[in-house]
Amino acid sequence: MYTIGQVAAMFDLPVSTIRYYDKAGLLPDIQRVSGIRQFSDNELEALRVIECLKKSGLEIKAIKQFMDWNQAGNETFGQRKTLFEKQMVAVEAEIASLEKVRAMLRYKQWYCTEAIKAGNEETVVAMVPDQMPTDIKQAYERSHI
Amino acid sequence: MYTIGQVAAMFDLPVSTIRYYDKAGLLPDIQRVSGIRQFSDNELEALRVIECLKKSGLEIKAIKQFMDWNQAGNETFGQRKTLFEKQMVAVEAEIASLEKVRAMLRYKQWYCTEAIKAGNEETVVAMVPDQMPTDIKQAYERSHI
DNA sequence: TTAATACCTAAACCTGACTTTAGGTCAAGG
DNA sequence: CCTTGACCTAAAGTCAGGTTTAGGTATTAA
Repeated sequence: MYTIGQVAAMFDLPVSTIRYYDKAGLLPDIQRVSGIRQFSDNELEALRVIECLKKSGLEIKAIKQFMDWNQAGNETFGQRKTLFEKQMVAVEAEIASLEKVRAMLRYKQWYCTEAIKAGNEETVVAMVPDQMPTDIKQAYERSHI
Repeated sequence: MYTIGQVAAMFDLPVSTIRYYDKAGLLPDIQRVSGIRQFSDNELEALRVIECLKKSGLEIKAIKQFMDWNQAGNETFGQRKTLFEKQMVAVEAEIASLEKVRAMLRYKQWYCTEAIKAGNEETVVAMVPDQMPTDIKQAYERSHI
């Protein structure tokens, strides 16, 4: 059993954020002893799932919905599974999108490096896209389609 | 040359968002003909960079700063390059983080599937972590460290 | 000629996710 | 005893990033 302060340190979250999650219904099973929250393994796993679902793009109220399904028991495993599948698709799309962003940054980095070398931009502009190194050309194409 | 409506369609952005970006100073070179914005290749590339920097985690005012560097000319290629490098690091961290999220979702998906098969949760809980398939065990470990 | 459509501005409004504030309880140490 | 620190609540405040509204101009199609 942990206090809110200990959990805040573990997850590197402000105490106020954890209270906010609790108030939003994201920690439905949490016990209290004379008003003070007692965090068990159950709550630690809940916080892990909250962070995961949040990063996958879900908003707080959708996470609350998920917690309601958790509370409801065996009947809702289908819905929970569907949610995880949906968020999996979202996360893979997000990763793909960030890989495109990475390609653009790679191209832009090269561009700046060349402009610094040349002392001007025109020389570099003249190299785009046919006189670019192969890897940069690929990055350029990935980010400009 | 394109109108704001055409550009909005190209980038799948609301017209109001593009006006908001312009007002924030993110399209410093944009020309107007009797008050109406004229989007050239220059602005299309600016919008591509805006989307890229936004997705990399930069806020609007930092993008505005970047556009100021663009305006300033050759002196600022160093700063721009440094920014691209910083955002590259941020994007790679974000991808790594999303890969962890993906692992958690994978584990949770398996968990729900098994719970549906078994008709109860206890059977599945008893399998964690030693009786899980290898790939799920790996996903579990990636998401629980 | 008038009606629809696309453009424009300034300013108010909205939303989500926190964060801060103000006021209070309780246990331990000096 | 009293002060420090960790906990608590309700409610107000904040911030980014838009979006909506209200009011106006200009061109085109019927």
